[in-house]
Amino acid sequence: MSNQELVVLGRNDETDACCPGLLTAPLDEDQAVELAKVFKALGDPVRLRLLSMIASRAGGEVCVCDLTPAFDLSQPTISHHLKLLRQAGLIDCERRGTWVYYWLLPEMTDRLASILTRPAAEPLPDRAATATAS
Amino acid sequence: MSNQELVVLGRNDETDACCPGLLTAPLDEDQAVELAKVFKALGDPVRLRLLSMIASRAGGEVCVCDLTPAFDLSQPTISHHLKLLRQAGLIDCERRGTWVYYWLLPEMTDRLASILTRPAAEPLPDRAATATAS
DNA sequence: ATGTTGTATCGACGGACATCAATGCAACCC
DNA sequence: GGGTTGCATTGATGTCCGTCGATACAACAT
Repeated sequence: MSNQELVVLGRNDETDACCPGLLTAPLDEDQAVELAKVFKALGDPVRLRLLSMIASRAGGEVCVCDLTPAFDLSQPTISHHLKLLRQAGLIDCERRGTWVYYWLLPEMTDRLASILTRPAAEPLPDRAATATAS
Repeated sequence: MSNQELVVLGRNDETDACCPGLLTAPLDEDQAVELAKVFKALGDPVRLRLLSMIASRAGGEVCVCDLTPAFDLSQPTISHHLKLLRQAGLIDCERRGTWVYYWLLPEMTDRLASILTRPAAEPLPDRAATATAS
């Protein structure tokens, strides 16, 4: 059911370490290709809402039967979007009896957040702070 | 030069406040549409590398003439990608004499990072305690 | 076994997107 | 002025992607 997910998650603590992240050093092409796949998965309103519904669920899991009726889209379309989110490593799922449940993989969102976070204590001598007097 | 950028940046501290963010409450459709535009802009390896090169630049600015030769792509293509990043509110630019300089708008990346950050100290009673269904 | 319900996959179609060559425009230099 | 360089825009083209109906598959009910 799931065998070709992206390998952008931790594990390879050598190629990109844990937190150099996009804003501090020029991304090499391989890293850019992998990262772009994840961001592309987030680049659709339906998938963003799906992810949000899954992530904000109290129990941590959502049944597909609760997701599908929230959209004006066909059931195959929702299934397609869930598949893309899963291939991006953002969620995972499990069949339990008749129903299939999805949950968030917080490792990926954590990784994206840290990638987008600039180093806190940068000297930052440039233009941005030129007008502040206090 | 720049007049139709997205309005996802702060400013409207009422519609979505400052930090509810994607993982805690179901995104409504309008928010999802706006957010998806930004993530879509990040969903391309070339644009990710461009953004990374711009953001990690010491002086805070990069001349287009330094960006274009770093890719095996035509000059119009690079210009096109820079335009998309700018329309997403991730960067801005200014012409200075013969050359055009681009710089990062950290408000947007900061916003994305906070949106992807889950609340640190959530009680997280999760699945074990929710067995009282019917 | 047969039927029913929940979910995934397939094939097709229309629109969106990445890319290019050609061209336009702005700023410099002679 | 005319020529040159840096960058943006235009128009065209091939590919990708979101969507659907039809269908297949899995689990349960009878």
